[in-house]
Amino acid sequence: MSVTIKDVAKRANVAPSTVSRVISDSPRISEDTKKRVRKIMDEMGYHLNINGRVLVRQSTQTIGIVMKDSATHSFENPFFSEILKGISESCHANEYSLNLTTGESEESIFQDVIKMVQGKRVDGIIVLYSKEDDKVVPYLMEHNFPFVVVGKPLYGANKFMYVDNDNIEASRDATNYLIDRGHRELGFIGGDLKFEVTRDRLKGFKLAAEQHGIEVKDHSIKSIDLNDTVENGKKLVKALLSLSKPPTGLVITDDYNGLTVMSALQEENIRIPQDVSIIGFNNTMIAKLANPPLTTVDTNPYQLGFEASSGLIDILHDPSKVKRGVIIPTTIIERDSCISIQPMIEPQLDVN
Amino acid sequence: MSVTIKDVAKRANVAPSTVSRVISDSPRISEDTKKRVRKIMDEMGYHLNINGRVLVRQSTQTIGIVMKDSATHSFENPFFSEILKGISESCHANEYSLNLTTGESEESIFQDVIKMVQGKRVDGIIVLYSKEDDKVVPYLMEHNFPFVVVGKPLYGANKFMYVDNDNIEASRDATNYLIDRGHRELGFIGGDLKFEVTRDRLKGFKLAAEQHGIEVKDHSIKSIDLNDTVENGKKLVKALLSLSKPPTGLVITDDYNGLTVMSALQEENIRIPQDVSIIGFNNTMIAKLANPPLTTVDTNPYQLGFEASSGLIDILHDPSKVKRGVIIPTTIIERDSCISIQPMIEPQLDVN
DNA sequence: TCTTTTTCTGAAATCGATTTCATAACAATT
DNA sequence: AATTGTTATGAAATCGATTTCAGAAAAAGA
Repeated sequence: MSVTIKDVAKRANVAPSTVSRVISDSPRISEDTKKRVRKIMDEMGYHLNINGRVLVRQSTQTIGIVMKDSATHSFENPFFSEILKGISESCHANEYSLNLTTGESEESIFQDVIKMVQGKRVDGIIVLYSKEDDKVVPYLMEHNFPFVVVGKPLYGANKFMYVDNDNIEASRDATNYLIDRGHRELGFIGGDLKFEVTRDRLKGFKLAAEQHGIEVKDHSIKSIDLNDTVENGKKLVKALLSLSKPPTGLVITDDYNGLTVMSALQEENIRIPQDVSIIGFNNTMIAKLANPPLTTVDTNPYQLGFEASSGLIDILHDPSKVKRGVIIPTTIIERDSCISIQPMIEPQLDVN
Repeated sequence: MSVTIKDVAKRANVAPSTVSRVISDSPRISEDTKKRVRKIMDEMGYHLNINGRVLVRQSTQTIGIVMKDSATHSFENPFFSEILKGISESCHANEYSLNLTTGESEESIFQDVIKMVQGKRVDGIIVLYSKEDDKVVPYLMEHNFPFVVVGKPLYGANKFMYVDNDNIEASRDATNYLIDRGHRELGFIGGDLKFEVTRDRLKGFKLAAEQHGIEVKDHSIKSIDLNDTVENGKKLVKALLSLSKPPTGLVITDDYNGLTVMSALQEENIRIPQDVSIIGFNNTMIAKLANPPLTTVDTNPYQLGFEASSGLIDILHDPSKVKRGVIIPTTIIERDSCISIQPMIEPQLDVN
């Protein structure tokens, strides 16, 4: 058995309460006593058992993380790793621990969340996605459990905190980046449309096209199924290439998908950027290391995570302080996957 | 306040102990009572508070994970994500939770470990590396705390469980792969030599070279500092190219470093595989998505994680069952970053 | 010197479960 | 009918801390 507060108390000839107060450095204990007790704690090799404290304080000082497909798929994408990095760093600074859901299916993740909440395993939760028909957020709201979403709230926008990019704008910028470089045949490749990010980025894409009078046909809007990216990437690329006017510019909502598509294109001997320009999202390390290096929208995933975590911790410390939404700015990082082209000259009637 | 076991007990007209027994489905409670109590638990919305249980059971059902540079750098590398995936899945199957260290420096990670152990926050620990001068493993041994190392033990090999590849063999295979394809000028690029993986892989590399009578000069053995990979990659590549006989085949101990080197080489207009063949390690998704796709040694990181976690959980369930070491097999995954070359013909005296 | 205030510490209750030990009620055995 | 054995449940202690409330001792004020 390890040394407890009582053992220390006995040896120091004080009450357990005194030892407890020494631990939390209460001003109500004299310096003399503190010194004496601390010395004995050292001698006896005393260490606080966190579980005792948790029980009475009703606070675990840990934050739960909910990933979309949890470990199974999320970890594949460096974007999530970056977010986790941000969260981890903020947690560390505030002396919080991290607890990950380990479920694989949507349902088992939901069960993990219930356990976290009802079992009082964590003080608050960060949800790393925003998705249609998702049960997690409604559940957390219903139970009035502190949480922060990384992504755009689908409803109850003013009822909880979220951290997000302005994805519509970001995607519009990305699309304009291609348009400005002469591209008129545009394609959009996104993830599952159930996720709000994908929708927003599609919106931005369409918006930009519209404003420039560019028609975007439905068949140049594709989505990649993350469960089987490589195969899907190939199929999708073939479909895109078989169009009468294949796109010369591709907006792809994630670097990881970007690489998948690049590799499928290259297999078809399509050169990047000479034949097709590509712009990705997130600016993860894979964008930097790709060949050619990928031009991408930096969404600052680290920052997203950091703000989410800090925001949640703020809320935990003072529940009245509810920050509604934090928008992290985005910037386009120019690398080598985009090229300027001569736009096809539209046949024009002589006006004069 | 939430519903406790006492509330349920009162309402059901039984003792708290009975409710507790119903929760753990003890055979000592009659089916009738069980049914009745369960119904009331449902009605009242009772949920087990894990913290109460933790305190008396002295077991948290959670596993702590120690990463080498913790979140800050480890997450950058998909290799760790893969391991985490394996761990996560095994934990889920066994109803364990995961707790990550959040420290950034070696020292603060060590502090995290102390907190985990002494604060009894976790039941066991998985250390994701094996490193010279590391304080974590000795600490865990000294305190007789259950743990598993992913990597090769530096000492006390028979005293704790570890999961590893046979890195010497794996690296020898990789090197032979190049040698078999005619490469005679070989280079080795590894991470920090303080890590046992790097050393082993270097050993294997040297072994293979030796056996084929290939001389390996010290200046074609390099290491990449993970803190600043891109810049270091460039420097290192320049140094390698300026050798009188620059290597035609490169063994690189990690896909991530492999990509870094590839991108530096390509910047110098060195073609892969035509000018330089590269073989990496780990077979993470970035190897698959690289351009050209990277030939690599599959170390089965998922498996490494899964076995580590399952092994630890075994030990937790039955401390006498100490599996010493688990070696996960490796295989070379052939892709497009290696090519056969005509070895330079050594000037030979006519023997006849 | 006596009262009041302040400073420091202790006793005991509490957090929410588990578990040991005891016992009532009933069945089985002789 | 008396004894033994089962079965089902309860009372109370316990895990390791925190915290409220109270009280002793010392300092300050009258």
